[in-house]
Amino acid sequence: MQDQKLESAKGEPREENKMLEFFDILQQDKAEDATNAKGTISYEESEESELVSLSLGISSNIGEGIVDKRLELGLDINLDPLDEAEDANNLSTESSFGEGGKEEEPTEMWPPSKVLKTMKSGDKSEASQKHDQKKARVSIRARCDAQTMNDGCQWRKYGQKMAKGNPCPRAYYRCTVSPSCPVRKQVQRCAEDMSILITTYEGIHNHPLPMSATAMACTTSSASTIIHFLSSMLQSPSLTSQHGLVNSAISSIINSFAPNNYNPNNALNFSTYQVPRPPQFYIPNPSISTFNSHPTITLDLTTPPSSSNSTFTHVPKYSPTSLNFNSSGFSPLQSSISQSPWINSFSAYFNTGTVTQNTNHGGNYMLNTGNIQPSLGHLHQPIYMSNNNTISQQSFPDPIVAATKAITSNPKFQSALATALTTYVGNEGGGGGRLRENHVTESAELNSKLCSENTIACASSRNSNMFPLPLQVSKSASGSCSNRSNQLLEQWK
DNA sequence: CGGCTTTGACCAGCGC
DNA sequence: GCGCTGGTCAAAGCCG
Repeated sequence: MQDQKLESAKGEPREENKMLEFFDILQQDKAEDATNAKGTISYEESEESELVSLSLGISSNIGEGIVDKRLELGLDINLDPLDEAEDANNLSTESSFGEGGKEEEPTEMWPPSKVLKTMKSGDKSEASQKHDQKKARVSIRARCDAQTMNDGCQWRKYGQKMAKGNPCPRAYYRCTVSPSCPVRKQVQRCAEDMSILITTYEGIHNHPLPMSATAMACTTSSASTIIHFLSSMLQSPSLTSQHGLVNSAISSIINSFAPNNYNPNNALNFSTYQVPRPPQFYIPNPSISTFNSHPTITLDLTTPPSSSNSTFTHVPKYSPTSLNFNSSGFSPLQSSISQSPWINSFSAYFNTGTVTQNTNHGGNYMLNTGNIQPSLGHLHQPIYMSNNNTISQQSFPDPIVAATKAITSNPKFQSALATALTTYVGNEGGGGGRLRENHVTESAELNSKLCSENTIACASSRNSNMFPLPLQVSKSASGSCSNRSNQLLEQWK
């Protein structure tokens, strides 16, 4: 205690303690949830290659085309690290894994401008600062002729605006499954390709979802979790000011999300960006302010019709630093979105050898897993790194090397990062991930069964509930873990 | 009649 | 301070 007081006076050590405490609890949570652990994070510190592989996937059995149909990711992952406590409280009102959340159920999860105005009229309280922070978003690009994608939820349109640079209006929807549900979505057609529907989700459902809604929800949750965790890490003063190497590592990892490379063989397009600033995730000197805008992941479900069923079979097995985030089991999507063959085995792969940097969306980053889109043909020519890790057009960027060294030279960070990522990504639907010391990058092990037997389809807004299914509790066994982690993340700030 | 969409107005944030 | 833009509100109308 006394030490803590002394350290708190110093500031940064206190932050470091918080971080350590955070990871300690993560470890505890992970152990508690280990029985049903699906997420795997592994790293191997090879003497020769210093390889570090962080596998964010969830183990799965996709051999012989058999896909486990179990839902792996729930919806209790809070997208916004700054709204976690609030969301956790909301979840606690309808789920069993809340821990000491507030008892009163908020009547308005998405404070209207009036409320915000009221909040801001006073002191710049912590609460208002939280609301100043933007929630993480997940944007999904899919070819769809209908007004909107049927993601299983019920939506009510509450507005429509003409967006700059796009002749198509942007429609605003809110989830009506629960009156207090904070989830919003924006639907807009791509200006370059009108057949592409861009659906942006924001917020966390605070109610059980129809089974038909879990596919999209799982996708968005898992994707945004990446942003969530990394942004949280980067906002830690201890990381930004004290641990240069670790900081460099995180930045580099994030940069690896911000692709300079393009792998046309893999099929998912993860883009992490904040609008409208360019390279948000390239942060030579990470700072909190960098994350004030909406951090967004884009899932690009569009692929050229000529592409074959892109699965996770072409994942590079080894790379100096890799973050492997993948999932599978979206077979129903294939029938719903026939032009997205990759969905048959939904996967994403974050890897310094497979990422690309697109400059089309105002500097946002994309991890393209699909083939290069015709609509994106005018974009910055991606740099492709082959699967055998041969760098074809550019040498390894220094930040990646720095990241590798930082990670490999700092076991604590390895463990912490691995654990945290496991907790955030792999714990849903069965508990925390497990840390393995063996070299795990085989696709069969890496592929995660994320969601299946779920439907995402195009539908008119008038018939959004195209496939009405009985409500099923979107249960997450790791809720307590997430909540505790989120609470600690809160304390970081 | 209830639920939904439409649409103009309003507000806040941001850049200049 | 001003204008632009994104996001939301709320009244009016539509639809089953």
